[in-house]
Amino acid sequence: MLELAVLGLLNESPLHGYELRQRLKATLGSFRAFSYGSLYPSLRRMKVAGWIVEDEGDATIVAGAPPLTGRRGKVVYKLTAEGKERFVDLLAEAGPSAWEDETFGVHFAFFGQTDPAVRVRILEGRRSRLEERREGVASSLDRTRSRLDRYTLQLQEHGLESVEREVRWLTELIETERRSTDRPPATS
Amino acid sequence: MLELAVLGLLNESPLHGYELRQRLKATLGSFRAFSYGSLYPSLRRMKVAGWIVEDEGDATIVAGAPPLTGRRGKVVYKLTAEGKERFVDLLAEAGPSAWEDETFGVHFAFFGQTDPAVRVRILEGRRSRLEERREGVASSLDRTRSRLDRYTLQLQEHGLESVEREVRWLTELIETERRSTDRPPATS
DNA sequence: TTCGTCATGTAATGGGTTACATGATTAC
DNA sequence: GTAATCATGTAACCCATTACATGACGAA
Repeated sequence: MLELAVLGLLNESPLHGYELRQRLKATLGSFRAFSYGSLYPSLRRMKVAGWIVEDEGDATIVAGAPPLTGRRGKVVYKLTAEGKERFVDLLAEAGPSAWEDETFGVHFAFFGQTDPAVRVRILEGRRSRLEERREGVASSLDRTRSRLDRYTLQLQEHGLESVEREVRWLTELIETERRSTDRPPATS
Repeated sequence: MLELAVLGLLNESPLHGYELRQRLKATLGSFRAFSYGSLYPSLRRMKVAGWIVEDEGDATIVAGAPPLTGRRGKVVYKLTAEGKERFVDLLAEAGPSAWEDETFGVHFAFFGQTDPAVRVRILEGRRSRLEERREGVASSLDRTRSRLDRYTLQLQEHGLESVEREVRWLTELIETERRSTDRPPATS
């Protein structure tokens, strides 16, 4: 999750932790926020795994002059070849893990770098996931409507409408995807 | 979270674990689902804390006849006086914890048993929480719109609309609450 | 010189999930 | 008698959060 998001952002440009977190907020918007307490350990793990390295060239030390103390400045990370490979792999897997509530937003955010066929599969997976949920809520609502108090009812109905709204959104996106796949994008 | 939900349901009627989980699904709808792996341990903890007890009277054993083996049947729980007290306390606290994403739905589901003044505070808390988020997303969107690709933009806008929609919903609910508080409910 | 914000990191904790293991009850 | 579903529970793990600790750097 965090891992995919970090790989995705670093794939666009090298960044340091603090910056990464802000980009994360800006990219994922209202969907998810990560704290430093998860970001930094994650970066360490990814570094150990060999997917990212500290980026020299953004000269942390101009000539070794300022900090004789063990260096404490920005640590800019960039993707390694393995990291890019890993990112591509993660983007390519269009399994259920890509359309769950917590993950879908992150996958979607990197659709620009995702294969068109995979995009459609994920959108459809997400949609049928939500349709299942809608059925569950709707039928449970039908069965129990009369016994529910005002507030529980409100909650159910608002939930149902939210799900339906997202289904409509997905349907539009899927149609758009199909149109641009059938006759390839008007790049001519 | 789970705790509040369990107390709330058991406050309505005694239930056993399995039943509890289904009620949880029916009550919280699309907002949250809990697995047995969290439910049963939670029940154990609540029992140890003295908030719930196993309910005899729903005679697990008719006359001690069927299971000489260490008993393995339904375990029906009911609230103790302490449990009710705990529930009332949890319902009364109208702090930030009541209007975060994960918790709000559960609090809302038990609004029928919540003090009207507390209801309004929680609705307002939730609303201003979302308004903050809306501002954050909207301004970040204004600043970065041009640099965002198609998909990131779609995601941001859909997120923004979702937030705005929930704000409108809350505003309606708050108005309804106010109307029925100003001139007390038409129970006459 | 001190305040805000940029910047990195750790430790303790939390609140769940998945997968597994087991057994009772019901319907066919 | 066997499959489905009701029913209870544990162990291992996961993925994050909060709170804390530290320090650099620029602006007032």
